[in-house]
Amino acid sequence: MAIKDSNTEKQIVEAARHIFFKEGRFKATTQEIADAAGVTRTLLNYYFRSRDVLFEKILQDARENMDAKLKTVMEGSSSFREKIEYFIDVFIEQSLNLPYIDAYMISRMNDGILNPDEVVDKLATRDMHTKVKRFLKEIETEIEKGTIPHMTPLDFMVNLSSLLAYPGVAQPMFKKIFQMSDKQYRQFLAQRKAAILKALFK
Amino acid sequence: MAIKDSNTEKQIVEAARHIFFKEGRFKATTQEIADAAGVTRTLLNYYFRSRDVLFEKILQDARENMDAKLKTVMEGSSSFREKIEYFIDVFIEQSLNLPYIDAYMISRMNDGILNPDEVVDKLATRDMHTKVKRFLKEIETEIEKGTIPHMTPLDFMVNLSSLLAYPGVAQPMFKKIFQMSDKQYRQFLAQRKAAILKALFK
DNA sequence: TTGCTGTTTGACAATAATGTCAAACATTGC
DNA sequence: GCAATGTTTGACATTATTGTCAAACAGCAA
Repeated sequence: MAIKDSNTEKQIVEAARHIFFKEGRFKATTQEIADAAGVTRTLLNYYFRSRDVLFEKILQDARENMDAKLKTVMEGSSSFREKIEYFIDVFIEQSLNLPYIDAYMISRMNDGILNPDEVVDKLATRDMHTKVKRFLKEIETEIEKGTIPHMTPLDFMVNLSSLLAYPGVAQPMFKKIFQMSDKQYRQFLAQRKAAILKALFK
Repeated sequence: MAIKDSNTEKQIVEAARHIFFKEGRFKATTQEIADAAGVTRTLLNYYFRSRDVLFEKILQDARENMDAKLKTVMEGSSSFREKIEYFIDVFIEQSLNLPYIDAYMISRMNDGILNPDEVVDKLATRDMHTKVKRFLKEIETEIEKGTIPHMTPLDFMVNLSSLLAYPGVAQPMFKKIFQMSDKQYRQFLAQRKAAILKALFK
């Protein structure tokens, strides 16, 4: 059999990942992706059945990558605060590396192309619900201990998510409002950890 | 001349507003909008030149509405904390009334249909930049006073925006994760004010 | 060389959505 | 009634994009 000597497939994946999740151009056509990869459009259909399948692959890769990073520490025996700090670190890193992943999920959920169930299934691990419940319990304990302000565990979790995700999601807007360059905004994101912690803990 | 006795135009606007910003189905076709309004598709083009123009109108209405509400108090002489509280109130009300407006801006920014400049121009008032600067100054004063945690004014502003906008933007996701009905989520949003304040102030 | 398998190409078909247009219709003023 | 103006309709043209397919091509094995 003829060996696949050229790395066409990888070139396509890389180009797509870059365009979609680094540049945030979700509407990019298969033609644009093919051009960026330096191949003909038909090859996208040859290696992946459709545009959607290509997406799936990239998305799954990103999710698995993040999952792996989080799993180790989240289930470890470190303190609540340590866990949150690590969580923030991982999330900020993701925001810097693939800034538009979250924005994509949001967009697609609202487009109706993916319904929320599918989105959640895609970005969540199987046993998400039990994990969420366990996490909410932990938060409750912390509130009793007095390390975080008194509020419902749900509010705390939503606050945490918001503080982490929105600066990435609304990146283009903030850049314009604050008249920041790409580089400046990345620096801004990179230093947010302290401000996030101050918003979360007493 | 024949008087426009039927309110076709209004019906279209209402249907579009509902589908786009209450249901969040941004991809809805002109046909769907026409159906919802109970008119033929061609009438969308008759009353508004194109689908985009229709969007513009609705978006502008929403913006002007919110602007009006904010302007009065923001420029008044109330305290910083009072201003923020009012800001939160208005924003939450908007989240309940037209929950998908922000998600739309985000989506469209990233779709590349609107570039960030246009988006910001659309949702911002003319003199936004001076207002932003004035607001950042106010934040700085508050930090010196010690009413809010020590961080850059930018961080504070981004925290504020995130805590307000993200729960609306990511609404479909949160509903699924927390297994909440529409009504339950609305109730959750309605009670968030205290939790937001606790995250912002010392 | 010949044949096999995987790869690449260009042309084509299918689909989905938007916007246009001429003609039909309705309402009002005269 | 009948012009005149605004409204509504259905058919059509246009455009953009995706996916398919048969044929050409390249490398390896016998």
